[in-house]
Order: sequence, then structure tokens, then C-alpha cells
Amino acid sequence: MIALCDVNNFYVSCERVFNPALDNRPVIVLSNNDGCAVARSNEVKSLGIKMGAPLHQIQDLVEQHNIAVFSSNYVLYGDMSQRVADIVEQYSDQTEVYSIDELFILFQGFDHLNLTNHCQKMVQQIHQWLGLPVCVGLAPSKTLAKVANHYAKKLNIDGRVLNLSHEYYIKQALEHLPVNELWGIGRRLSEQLHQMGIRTALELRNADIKTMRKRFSVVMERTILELRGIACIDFDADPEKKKQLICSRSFANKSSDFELIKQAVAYHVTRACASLRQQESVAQCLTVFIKTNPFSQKDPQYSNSITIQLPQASDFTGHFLAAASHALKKIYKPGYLYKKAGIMLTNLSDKGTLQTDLFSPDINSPKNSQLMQAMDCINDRFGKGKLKSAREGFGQQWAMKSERKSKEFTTRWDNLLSIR
DNA sequence: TCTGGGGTCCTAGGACCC
DNA sequence: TCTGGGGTCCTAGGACCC
Repeated sequence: MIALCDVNNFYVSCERVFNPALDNRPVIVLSNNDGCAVARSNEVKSLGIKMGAPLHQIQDLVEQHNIAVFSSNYVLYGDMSQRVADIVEQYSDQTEVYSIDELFILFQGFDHLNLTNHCQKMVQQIHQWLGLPVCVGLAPSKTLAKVANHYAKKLNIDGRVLNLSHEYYIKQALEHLPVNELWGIGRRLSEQLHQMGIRTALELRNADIKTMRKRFSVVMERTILELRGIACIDFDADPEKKKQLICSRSFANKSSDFELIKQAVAYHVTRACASLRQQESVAQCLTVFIKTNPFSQKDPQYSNSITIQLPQASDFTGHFLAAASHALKKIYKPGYLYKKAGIMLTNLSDKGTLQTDLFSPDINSPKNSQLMQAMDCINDRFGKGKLKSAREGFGQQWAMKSERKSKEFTTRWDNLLSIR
């Protein structure tokens, strides 16, 4: 059996843990740059505010219903997420962190246990230790576990665990589930399924598998098999290293200032290279991209990207900074108001198996390596960005808006909550 | 005026090989 | 008019996820 453990309205729930006045009050957490609503409390959902709604479009509702609005606080959410995972690991040694608020749990050799009870205990412990509400769906496949989790939340199941292992209940659940709510069936696919007359998850499960494979792809075939209780999406306890790393941010305000964009790009390169070293990879390709605000009706639009290949894969920030600065000069056009810049590292490989070139000098000197190590060490100990490249500048004039962020309650001594 | 930031997997088609 | 039968690798684009 596979369980999906998912924290309800995760970001909102994290805010509520440290601010009980938010209980029973509508709460929203915004995306980066205070742009869109990316987490909503149940009260907000029932007001009809959609996932991803831009804040400026729902401003009236916010005032009307006295909705509490927060900037996203990833340090807090990341730490809380880790704490959830730590607890879950006590209940099975096979867990797969699927996202910041979800884990799959594999229960193998647990036949002696009543899994529903086992998971209920886990839910209780998470609630007691962290104050976070989680729901668990149990089923023979990941896709069905997702379905079970969906109903555990929706039906407000006692004990917050729904076990979907009996054929009768599986059918019941799928019969009432619109096909577009399935994991792996997005907007495009459900449109096409609708055209074929397939509207519920049960109808999809009963569809002819060969026809569906032909018409769609192996992905669709797997979804159907999973709905039939045949697990075919791998359980991946320790995910491979990232195959690409992207770092980008929108600017607080649009700008055509080359120097400002250059500093933002340097900042992104620095962050990406630190992640690269952390997972002990090297990258050979660097992509730099910039774009104007696509939502603007009146500003002339421009976006471009360029990919540069290093002579050798590397993890030395300096090489990527130099390449990025070169790349940016090529794509930057004056006169446009830019809103976003970012970089991407691709063609990643293991640092241990790094191939050097027989005919050109090695660009990865031990000196560079030591320098990066020292830098990472200092930044780990004294905080991200304590030591940085001069190219990043000091002002960070482009820095995103984050005007309503709560404190780092769990990771900074001086942000510790005091109780009177 | 204001609209996020990450990721993954699969397929078709082109270029190439013998 | 007739023009084989296998392969591999790479990339762009499309779909999905949170």
C-alpha cells in the first residue's frame, strides 16, 4: 500500500501555527513579488478566489472580507516541511518527498498492522508536535492514493485518513470524480477526454487501454493502470540529483537599466552554482534569459535567451559569472522595460566523473575549488549572501516585493515567539 | 499600476550511422 | 516506374506537477 500525506493549505497552515488569531479567519499567502494567491484557507476558497488569482484583481474581496494576506516565507515553510518529513519517517522507512507539502509513503511488510490506525497516529502526532493539519490517502497505487487523499480532505473524514483498498469503494470514489481532478490529467488532456465522452475517473479507468495508448501516450496508459490498482509509477525513495537548475526572479519594478539587470543575473548565477555544488554536480551549459512584462498592454514586448557552452563542465561560480555577463550583453536591447531575468544550468553531470579535455587546459583548478568551498562554508555558517561576488552589487534594487512576510519563527533565535 | 518560480517526462522529427 | 532495413542521438515542444 502507498499513502499520500499532504498538509492542508500548507502555507496558510504554517502561518496559523504561529498566529492563532488567524484561525477561522480567511487567509491568503502570496507568490513571490507579492503577485498571486498561491495558498488559500478554506474560508478564502469558499469565497470563490481561485488558485493563482492576482492580488490586484481580488483587492476588493480582501478588504470586504478582512482577509489576512502574507508574503511567502519559504524559510519557514521549508523548515516546517522538513519537520513533517522527520515525523513521517518514524512510521515507515520508505518515504518519498514529492513536494514541499506532500510525501508518498510505501508500506511494505506492514501486513500485521492496521494501516488506517497506523496513519491516524501519524496524523495525530504531526498535529500535536507541529500544529499542522494533514490528511492521508491510502491505496494500492500513487494515483489512487492521490484520489483517496482528495476525498479524505473533501469529506472531512474522521481521523483524516481514507483507506481506498477495496474494489467497491475505489469504484465509488472514481465514479464521482471528474476526470480533470486526476493526478496527471491536466487541462489539455481533459479537454480531449471530454471530446471522447470520458468525463469521470471511472470512465477513464474502463476505457480500452490499447486505444488510449495509441491516441495519447504511455503516460495515459500508466494512469489507467494505476486507476485499476496496478502500481506503475515508481516509488522513488531517494530522488536523483536535479537535471537542471533554474534561478529567476521578477523585479519589484520594471527597469531598462543594464547595470541593474546584470546584478540580478549575477545573483542568480551565484545561487544556482551554490545549489550545483551542494548536489555535487558540474554544469556545462548556462542559459541567460530576460523579458519584459507580458501582461503590459502598452509597453513594447521583448524577450530573449541565449545558451553558452563552457569548454568544460564546472562548478566554479567565476566561470559562469563571466559567461553570463558575456551572454547578457548579447541579448540586452536598450529601450525596453524589463520585468524579469533568470538563468538556467543544464547538461549537468556528476562532479566525480568529470571529463577533462586532453587538448585544452583544465579550467577547474584546485585553487578555484578551495575558494568555492571556503565561500560556501562561510555562507552556511553566517547566512546566505554574507560573502558574495562584487558583480552582484550591493543595492539589490531589483529585489522582489515582500511586504507582508511573517517572521522566521523556527530558524532564528531573535524571531522566537515570546509568550506572555 | 499591480500578474511566481521552480521542476519532470515523453514524443516526433531530423540528422546521422552501417 | 522502380529506390531497404535497421539503428542511435539530439532537440524542440508539449504535456504535466507543486
